[in-house]
Amino acid sequence: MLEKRYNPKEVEKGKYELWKNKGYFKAGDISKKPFTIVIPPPNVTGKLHLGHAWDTTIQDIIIRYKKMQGFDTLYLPGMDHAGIATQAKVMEKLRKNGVDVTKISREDFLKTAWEWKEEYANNIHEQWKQMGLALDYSRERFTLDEGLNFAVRTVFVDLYNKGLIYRGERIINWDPVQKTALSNVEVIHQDDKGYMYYFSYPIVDSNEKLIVATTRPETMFGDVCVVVNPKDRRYSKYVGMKVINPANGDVLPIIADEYVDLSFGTGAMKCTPAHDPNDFLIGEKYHFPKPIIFNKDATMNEKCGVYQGMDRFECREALIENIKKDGNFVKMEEIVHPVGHSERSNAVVEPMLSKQWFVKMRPLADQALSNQKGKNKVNFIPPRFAKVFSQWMEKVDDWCISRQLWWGHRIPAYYHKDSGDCIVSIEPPKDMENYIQEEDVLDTWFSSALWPFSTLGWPNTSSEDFKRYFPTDVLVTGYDIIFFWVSRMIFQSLEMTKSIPFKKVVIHGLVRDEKGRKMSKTLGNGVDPIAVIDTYGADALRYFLTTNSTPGQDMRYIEEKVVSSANYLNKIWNSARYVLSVLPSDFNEEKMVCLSSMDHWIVNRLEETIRNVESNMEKYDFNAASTHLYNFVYDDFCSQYLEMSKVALSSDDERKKNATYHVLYHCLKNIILLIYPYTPFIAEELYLNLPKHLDSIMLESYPKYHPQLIDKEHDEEVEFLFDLIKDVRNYKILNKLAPNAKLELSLKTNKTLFEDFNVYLERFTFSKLGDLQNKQGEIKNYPLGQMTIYSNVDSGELRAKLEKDIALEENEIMRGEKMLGNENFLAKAPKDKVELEKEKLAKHRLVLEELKKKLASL
RNA sequence: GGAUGCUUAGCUCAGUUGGGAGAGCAUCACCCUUACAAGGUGGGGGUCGGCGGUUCGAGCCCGUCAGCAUCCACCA
Repeated sequence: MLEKRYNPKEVEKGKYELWKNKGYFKAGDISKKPFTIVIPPPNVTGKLHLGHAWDTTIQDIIIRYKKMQGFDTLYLPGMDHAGIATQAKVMEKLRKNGVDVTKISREDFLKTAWEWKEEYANNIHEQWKQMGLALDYSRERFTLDEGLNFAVRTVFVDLYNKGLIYRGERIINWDPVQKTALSNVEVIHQDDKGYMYYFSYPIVDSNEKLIVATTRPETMFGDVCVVVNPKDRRYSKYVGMKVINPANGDVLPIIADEYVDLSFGTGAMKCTPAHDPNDFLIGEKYHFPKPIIFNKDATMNEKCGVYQGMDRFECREALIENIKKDGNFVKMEEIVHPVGHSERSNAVVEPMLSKQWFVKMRPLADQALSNQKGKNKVNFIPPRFAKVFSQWMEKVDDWCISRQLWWGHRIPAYYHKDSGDCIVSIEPPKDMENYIQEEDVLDTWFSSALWPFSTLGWPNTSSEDFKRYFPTDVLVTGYDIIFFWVSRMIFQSLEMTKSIPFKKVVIHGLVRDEKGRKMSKTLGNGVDPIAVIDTYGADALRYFLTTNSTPGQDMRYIEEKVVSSANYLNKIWNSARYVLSVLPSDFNEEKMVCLSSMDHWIVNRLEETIRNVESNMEKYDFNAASTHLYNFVYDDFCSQYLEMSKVALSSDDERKKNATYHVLYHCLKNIILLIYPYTPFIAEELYLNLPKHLDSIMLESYPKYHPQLIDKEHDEEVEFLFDLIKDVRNYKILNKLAPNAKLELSLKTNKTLFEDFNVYLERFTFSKLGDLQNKQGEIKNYPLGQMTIYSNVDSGELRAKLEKDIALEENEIMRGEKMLGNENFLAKAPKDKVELEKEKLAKHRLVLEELKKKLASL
């Protein structure tokens, strides 16, 4: 017997272990068609947040749904080593433990990092368990494990040999806190307040000056020239002359290049080739040297004279003061301009010339773009995200993949100790004693990019898993990592496996707080999914997360909605409790026979619901799918059929009762099965309480639409009955009568109503049917007939009510007449529509007549 | 400077080929009716951001304007 109230803690207890131990999460039934989702591997840096909960719940719903549809589903788990983020956290931990991290060896650091990984992996496993994810743990992977490392080396060497990976000196984004290079997507541009400084540069052999503007005066130590536009009449006379750099007295040539924008700043631009990407190009073009002026921590280096050792921003201030003293300061203006920050450390990123490893993107991007135009493209859901992807691919720069870190895949390049020659190979050279391996590791996303195939055994293309489960079917992820991850998986997969990595990408948004703000540590507005589960249960959280937004749209976390999700589950719980309590102890599920009109009606509604749920599940529109089920559960099943069933069950007719048992059971079972992918715990609990069941709901099939079960012959009469009941209830409330007040009714209809129609009507209106021809009453009209409610309400109120109804009817008639009086409408609208409007108009006219008669008789 | 999304009830949001706008929460009235008071029954509340267009008919399609949000972008 079920408890009176749904208790998620009790319901969820032990179920996950059971599923897992029984092997229900394991893929490998080769008699079925495979269906694969790989989890986006979470970072081993901390706890999972609501965004993960949302993401994985969508995946789990799809997996559980597909499994019930008879697929051999593989939901592959794994985690990401998250290079920079994890290294920072491990370093911090070491520092807290009193370790001098500047002296620690690579090996010692890595040992601590692996311990960290174990600890956090455990946390994540616990969270996956609480969320109820149907993950096949026998196939779990880690981006830094042996097999994935082999895949990474294989890809690296292959791309290198094809000329798609190269080592070169270019301007990269330098994070002076983490002391590593970053890729472009790891730099966040935000609008910061700053200043535009104007300095005068004295012209050599002249009394004139050139005024140059800059936002970063400290880079003046790296300047090699001043550039003006050749079309700029203000400055053309100076081209070829020289100026004095007010920062250090260097003599710099004035050159002309089209790049300079006449209208920006003063039209004269200082050029720092080692610390600005555009200046770098000019430096290359005119063969200037490219002096680097920063140390790795963004302090000033030996090229900066007295400023050596100063932090870049201190140097800026000091330098400005000195320029002021020298009389070369012109002015400064406050401006707001985009400044690059490191995604991880938030430090202001310094563009810096550096020797790094790069992936040559153009050929790979073009391949991905042309693939999107073909038949085997990756389908984005919603489709607009395909555009986001292709626009990025169209203008992507080369990808800087080397990182000056320890935690990651070490680049498989080896330098000869004497000659310096570089060998790139999967395995180290045989005479390794003569070589030194590249110190740098790869960008974390380099290994993540291989995830859909490296986890399935690639590069061993004859691996059973790779052959069977690749390409994967669906990838679910947030729009915020399309560039980081989705796009890179696509081009790497196309290049390495000659196939797309997944057929579909289901994109969702971000979870925000109730005010619509992004959840962040600094705001302290993050919500811990485990805390939510603790209070409301995993099912309520899962249901909330997947039924409160449209695909691709952001969502707000609103606790009341989690509460109402839990209330909905309680509703289902209680409806189950009712059904199970009325079923006879020897109930045995058989074919539904001898159905009453009422029984047919609910079965019809259920079939429609199944059809709608199915079609929306196929579109990954979980909000729409669940809304259909919700309406069925509340309005059709609980509010109507379940109440009505009490009539049949209280009769003496065994045939009627038996039909009702079967229909109740049929509906309940289908509700449980339909909602199961969303809320597996409660569904399993209720399922196991059914009189007849398999060992687990996970072994069941998902309900299918069976049009042959539909019989709508008496649906209209059933709806008629509901209308009558509703109107009597409404009448009582309007007339301040108690809900159970006894009234007398009469009913006129020219249709033979289904058996027990009057019994239902009397019972649910607490009223008595009779012939009230000689009494005064309120008349109500319906398509199938007319009801009169005997009334002793005073005539004033009745008159007001009638007048209101008349106004409403007149309004309807006006609308109809206007529409039908429009010749264009008659000519162009579909015939059905015109007929419908004609019928409606006739009906309203009839009703109006009745109402007027009634009013006159008062 | 490009691109995208959003603007619908007091709040948070749905609205699937264009044919009289819905949910949750809130609110009002009545009810502890034997599945559920974290409930039930019934009600109130919306010129669907503004303007213009297409159409017999527009929340939905087109144009335009405004506001909000996000992403991309090297303007010193």
